[in-house]
Amino acid sequence: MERIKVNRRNFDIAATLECGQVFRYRREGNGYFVCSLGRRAFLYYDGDDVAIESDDAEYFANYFDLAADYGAIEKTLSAFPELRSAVEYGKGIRILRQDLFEATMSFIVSANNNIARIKGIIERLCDRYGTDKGGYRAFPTPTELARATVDELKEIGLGYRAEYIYESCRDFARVEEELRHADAPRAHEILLTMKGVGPKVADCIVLFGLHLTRSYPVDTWIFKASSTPQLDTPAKVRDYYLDRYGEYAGFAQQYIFYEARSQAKKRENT
DNA sequence: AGCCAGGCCCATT
DNA sequence: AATGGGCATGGC
Repeated sequence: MERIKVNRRNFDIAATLECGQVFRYRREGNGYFVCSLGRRAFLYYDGDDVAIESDDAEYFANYFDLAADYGAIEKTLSAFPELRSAVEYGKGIRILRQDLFEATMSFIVSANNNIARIKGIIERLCDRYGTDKGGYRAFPTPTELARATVDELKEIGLGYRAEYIYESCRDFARVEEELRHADAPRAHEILLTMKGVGPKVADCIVLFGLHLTRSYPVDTWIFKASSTPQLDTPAKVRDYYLDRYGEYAGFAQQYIFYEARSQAKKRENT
């Protein structure tokens, strides 16, 4: 077992994991378990630090984007008046460097779906098709997932997305290599050729699976938070903010999403 | 009970 | 290129 420690100043564990970018995490005891591909880490606060325990410290140092200076990113974003409150609210969020295949499948599942249910579906995908790592299961590889029939996928709860997963899983090899060398606009364009991937899901895959931050996923929350009489379609919101935030767009979007969704949940509980 | 969820597909225009 | 209806499932 290896342990990394980083100062907690720029790493809020709960915000990072619960901001909707990732689905394979579970709160337990004084921390969180996180799975990525076939690896698992346990995160908790230890004094002024975040401790990350795993059997592959190097992998998770990259996964949690520890080389990046999120203090500087937040400072840059805070120069935009409309972002100040969201950045303050979501301070310590980090954009994870997730696996491309896992992110692709996960965000196809996410379309017109809610996070609680997405988590359950992905967990069942892993339980059923991923290899046993002793105590947890890896996210299935494309080959493993290709063993699933459409009917089995429906049993897991995928509904009409079962066909999308079935096809895109088989289609992944066609696009993988080019995706890994593409810039954000090109990657977005390639992803749109996959079944079940539209503009929003493509942006999520670009951002979370390729870590290309010139990306601006517009879902219902973002649209509700930022549509105006001028910006009256998701495409217009996307274009406007991609231009405005440039390579910081993906970060900006994540803070806005987290704040908008958290506030809505809070209102429900009162 | 009914609305909604990190939207997309496809037919129509 | 743009628009709109239809859509499995289950959380809340």
